Amino acid sequence: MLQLTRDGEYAVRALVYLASQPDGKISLISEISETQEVPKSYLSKIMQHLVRSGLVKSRRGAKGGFVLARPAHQITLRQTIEAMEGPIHLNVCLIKKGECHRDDLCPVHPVWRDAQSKLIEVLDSKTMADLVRDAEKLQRTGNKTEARRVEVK
Amino acid sequence: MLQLTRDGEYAVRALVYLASQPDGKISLISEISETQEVPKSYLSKIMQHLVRSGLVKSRRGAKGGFVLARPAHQITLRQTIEAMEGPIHLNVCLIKKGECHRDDLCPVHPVWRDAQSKLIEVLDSKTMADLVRDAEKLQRTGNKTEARRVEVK
DNA sequence: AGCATTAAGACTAAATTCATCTTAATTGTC
DNA sequence: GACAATTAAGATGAATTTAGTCTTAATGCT
Repeated sequence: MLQLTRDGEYAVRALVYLASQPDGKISLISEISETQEVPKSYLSKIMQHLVRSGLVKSRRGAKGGFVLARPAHQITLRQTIEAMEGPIHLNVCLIKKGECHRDDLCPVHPVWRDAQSKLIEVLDSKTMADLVRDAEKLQRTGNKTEARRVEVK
Repeated sequence: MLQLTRDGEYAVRALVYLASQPDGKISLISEISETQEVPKSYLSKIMQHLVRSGLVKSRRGAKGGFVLARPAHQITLRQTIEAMEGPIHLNVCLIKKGECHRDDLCPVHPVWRDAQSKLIEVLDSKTMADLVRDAEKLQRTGNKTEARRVEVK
């Protein structure tokens, strides 16, 4: 299906949370789980994955926890999603040259390539730092929807 | 996963094939299956689905088969894909207002909305008639890539 | 009547999704 | 050094989706 998995969604939530914390602050699984509404033991596996893919650093033992592995403005939405789901390919024919041997004659292939690059462009253009800033803005305007915000004020 | 299912891919192949046939020509499952490289009995289920969603008309019995239900330029890629997979929602939070109660405070939501509308725009802009024309062009240039075709002509 | 063909849907195997649970390993603190 | 807190690792499992096959019924031509 053309839909993000829970893995991807939860990873984004976790990273946005980490990015919103003061510099150097270590966050716990339970803390992220509660604020971001992600099942705790599921989140644990996701964090593991994010550590292995180099977006997050963990420390074991008492006073352990998780921190971003690099500044929030150097982590994009795309990187986060691909850390969980692997490279984005909107259709199997885009996985690699030759994956689909109808490639050269298939008129649909270029359309998928176009769609995919537009999607990726959007996901590349948002960093965790951007998202934290956006979240703060949303909070200041007090839970109004975008549309209403425009009309009312 | 952010990936088209086989259902969607095969439906597109079938419709492109039907669109490429002379006006009024009735096509058989076996014919579509062989030229488009789709398992025959699987294709049968897909055609059923396309009939029910109104993109294709079928006739039973001897001399029966399938025809487009309307002109090829009135069937878009998006319609074809949504006929098989249902409405496109890149993330569950886009299914409907209120699906995700974090909506108003979630900074990621607008990004998904943006990405989705760009994807849909691409899929809306290609009709089966366009694709048949593109396929003919590809065949004339003898398996060259798009990029090269642009240079040459 | 008989044959060709689609319609409908039951059935299945494999993969993916979305988790939970248990146990081991690690580390700071007392 | 013992202990408590915490993450790491991975086994396990239920539900759903995916991808496909197969069978039987219905239909329409000849």
